Amino acid sequence: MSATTQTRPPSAARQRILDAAFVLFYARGIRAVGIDLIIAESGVAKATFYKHFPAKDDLVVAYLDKVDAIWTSQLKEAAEAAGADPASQLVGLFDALSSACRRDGYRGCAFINAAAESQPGTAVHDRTVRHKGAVLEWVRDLARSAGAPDPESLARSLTLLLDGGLASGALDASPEAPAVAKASAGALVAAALRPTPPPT
Amino acid sequence: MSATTQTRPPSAARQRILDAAFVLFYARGIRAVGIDLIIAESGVAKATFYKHFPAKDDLVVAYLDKVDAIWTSQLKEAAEAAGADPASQLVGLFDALSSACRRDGYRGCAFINAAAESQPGTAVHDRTVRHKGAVLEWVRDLARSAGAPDPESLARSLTLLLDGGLASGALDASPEAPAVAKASAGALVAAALRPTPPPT
DNA sequence: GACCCTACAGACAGATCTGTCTATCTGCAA
DNA sequence: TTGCAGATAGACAGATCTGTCTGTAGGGTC
Repeated sequence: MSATTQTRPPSAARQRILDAAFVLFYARGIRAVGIDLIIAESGVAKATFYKHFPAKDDLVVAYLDKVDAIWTSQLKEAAEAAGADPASQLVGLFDALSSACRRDGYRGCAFINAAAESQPGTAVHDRTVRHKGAVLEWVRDLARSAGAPDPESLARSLTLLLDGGLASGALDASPEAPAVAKASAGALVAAALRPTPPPT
Repeated sequence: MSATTQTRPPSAARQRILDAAFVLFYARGIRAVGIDLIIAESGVAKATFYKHFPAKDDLVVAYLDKVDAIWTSQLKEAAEAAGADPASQLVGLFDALSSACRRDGYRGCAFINAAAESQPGTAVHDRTVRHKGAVLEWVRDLARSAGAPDPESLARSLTLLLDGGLASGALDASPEAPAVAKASAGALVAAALRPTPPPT
């Protein structure tokens, strides 16, 4: 953690392993992809693999780290593209969902999928929980900036919509789902920011 | 399909297999549970197992059939408990989500989880798609009965919320998520049924 | 009793998966 | 030159998983 600790150049081999895992784990599922396949696909020796990732789960966590970085940045980009108004950003972030669902080979949320294949208490499962918590926190901050009286609830309902879109986008693949999610988000944001909550 | 076709008594052995699979598949995931474990847990001979389920996937589909029957009836019960008004039923069905998330050992939606472990085009994956389609259709009919101008969109946004609650309930396990989902559903139903759609 | 259906018990084959280990090659720096 | 770090290649052990097969036992019915 200091300057004496060599800042290792990320090692081409390690990068190739991670790239192969990124594609294979997402496309086929974690348990369905064996170490041998990753090794073959990345053109790396087995010893090299286990040098960088002492166990398969270490690679899975690294894979989730990578997905987290990419997905988080896409969310933030989509939000910022909606302008400076936090309320608009809360709705605009759903454009990231549309893009994701449109992508070829879309197979749902990598974190929800990983959680489905792991047990609570494991490092992999913990990583998925941490990711969802971070997204929720980010949305909550946006909701607070937008002046929502109850940022927590608004953030939670929006992430619920987002997760629903991510999860079901893999199942029915109907292109209108993300648009409906965005429209619903707009309605929820408007309702939450409306000065007087409607009775009944 | 006729009276001549014997209506087989469901066979105690088959039932035990299915019961064991129901518990094990949901709790640990499909790929993580081997045939040997199911056999041991259900106290059945291997030959008996393969007589009833020629391949593991056949058991997985039967497992999903069972989950479908249970979950569908819970949804309908919750909806009917909200009274005769379709609009109330659209919101009331979210009580099934609360009950599900509260259940011990809750691990998310069995269908989303199964989809995460299967490939598009397989019988297992098709079964999950069929389930989600059936739920969507049921909600759409309710929305139509409630007089929604666009039943399809309302149904989709509600199932998005539902799926989000099911998926993320397994991750953060925060007890307020189902309540937020229900409240959001109420807001969306109210907005959809409001005679004059708000400008802006 | 003879027959048959269902189930039990468990060995077995063949594949696959994780992780270890040995041996070799290459490039760089002292 | 010598030494070392990182990589390659691939055999190997040990576990596990799916599916097949043989053999046996009980419980009905003709």
